[in-house]
Amino acid sequence: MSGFYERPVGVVARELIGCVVRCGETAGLIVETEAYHEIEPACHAFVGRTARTVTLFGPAGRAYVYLSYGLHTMLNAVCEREGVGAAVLIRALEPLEGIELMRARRRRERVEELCSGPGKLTEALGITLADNGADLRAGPVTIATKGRAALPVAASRRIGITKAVELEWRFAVPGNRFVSRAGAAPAR
DNA sequence: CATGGGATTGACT
DNA sequence: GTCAATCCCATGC
Repeated sequence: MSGFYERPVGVVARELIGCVVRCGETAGLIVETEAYHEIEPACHAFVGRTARTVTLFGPAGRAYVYLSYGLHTMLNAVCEREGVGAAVLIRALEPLEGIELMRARRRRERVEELCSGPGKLTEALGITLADNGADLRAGPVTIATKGRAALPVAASRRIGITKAVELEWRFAVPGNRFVSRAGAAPAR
């Protein structure tokens, strides 16, 4: 069998919707993802293999974790065959377990504010740069890819990037209140 | 070695 | 709506 993550990154991004991310006592259901691939300039791997991107070119099923804006940690799942730089960014979760711990880490009470963004969910789950390169089937951060929830999925443009903005490589559950920027006007 | 730009968030006008 | 925080790392001199 070919691994779940060794398939085209867009397929994996769509199928990760409804899977459960777990880290320690905290867990959440994936409701929003984005796909990135070395062939397009929004992807960190576009520049080739560097100190930062070695994980992206490594074996599928690993976590690619990096720091954004010097503040926020981003969780990605490395995809496609080894040597191809591609990954799925996990952008939002519906909190399932460890919600009080998430509240303490996030210093927020409303459950909609715990994991409704890529930087928020890593803080809520306690994911750090030390998790970069870890195997997502072994932990400490894991993603359960079997028995995922069957949820509706809509594709749209990726958020917060300045290159390759026309690609509709963002996948989200329509109308879900835990999706990032859920309060903002829908894209048109 | 110095510089500048982010796959964001939260606070503020 | 605007904007600062904050730091890794890619790039260029």
